Amino acid sequence: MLHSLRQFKAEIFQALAHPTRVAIVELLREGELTVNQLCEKVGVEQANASQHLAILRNKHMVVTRKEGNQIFYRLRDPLLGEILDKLRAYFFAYFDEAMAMLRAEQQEAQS
Amino acid sequence: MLHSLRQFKAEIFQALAHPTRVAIVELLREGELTVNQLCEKVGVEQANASQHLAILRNKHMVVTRKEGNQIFYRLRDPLLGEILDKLRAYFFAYFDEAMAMLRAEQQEAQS
DNA sequence: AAACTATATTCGCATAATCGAATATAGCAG
DNA sequence: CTGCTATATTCGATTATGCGAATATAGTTT
Repeated sequence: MLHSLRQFKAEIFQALAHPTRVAIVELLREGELTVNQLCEKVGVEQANASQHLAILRNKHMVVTRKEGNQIFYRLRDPLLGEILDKLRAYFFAYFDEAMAMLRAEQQEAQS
Repeated sequence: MLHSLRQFKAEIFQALAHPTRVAIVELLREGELTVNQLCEKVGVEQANASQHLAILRNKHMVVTRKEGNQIFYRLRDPLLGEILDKLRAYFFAYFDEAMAMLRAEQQEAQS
């Protein structure tokens, strides 16, 4: 049970462990969107968005509704969005350090 | 800014995206622990624990205190633990489905 | 200094994640 | 049925992650 819970948490975190998927979840907090709308707003190729959506879908973090030939995505539970708020607060609580961290990683990514 | 924030969130999630690291964070909510204590409680090799701790340390999610020849780890901010509570609630809100998800993944991992 | 304990780092390998390109499916319009 | 649009899946190459084993560092004890 304990292990299942930890495994579950880790998998949800893994699903959120990409800026594109964070963006998708953020956008879906406002209401449902089609794949195309998500592509535009996030600024990513259709195929790529679809792959990221598949990851969120497989974890049941988003649910879909089909209307005509398009598919609307929405967040399964607002709780998932609230987690982002927590991290937002955390980010600003340690703002300078957090920014420094991101810059440092960019540095070493280039070198 | 928006992108930095998303990048930051994704990196924190990535750092939490492993059951061992989830376990470490859970344990540190209760107070500081040495590496050895963490190894025992989590049930993992010393070198492995050290690698996971390095990941949390690099993201400044844990901080350390040296005393003699041992090092105590503690959580940087209780907010990180609260995120786990959110996911705990989420897990139980969809318990049957969540368990089914874990089982399904175990299946396909073996086959 | 030598031996011992606690912790960290490096290395090599196996597995998984990401992306763009190409292809597939499904609904709709003519 | 044909073509068109929306979405999903597969493929192949590249990069990242996780592990155990070995090695390194730092503090402690003798």
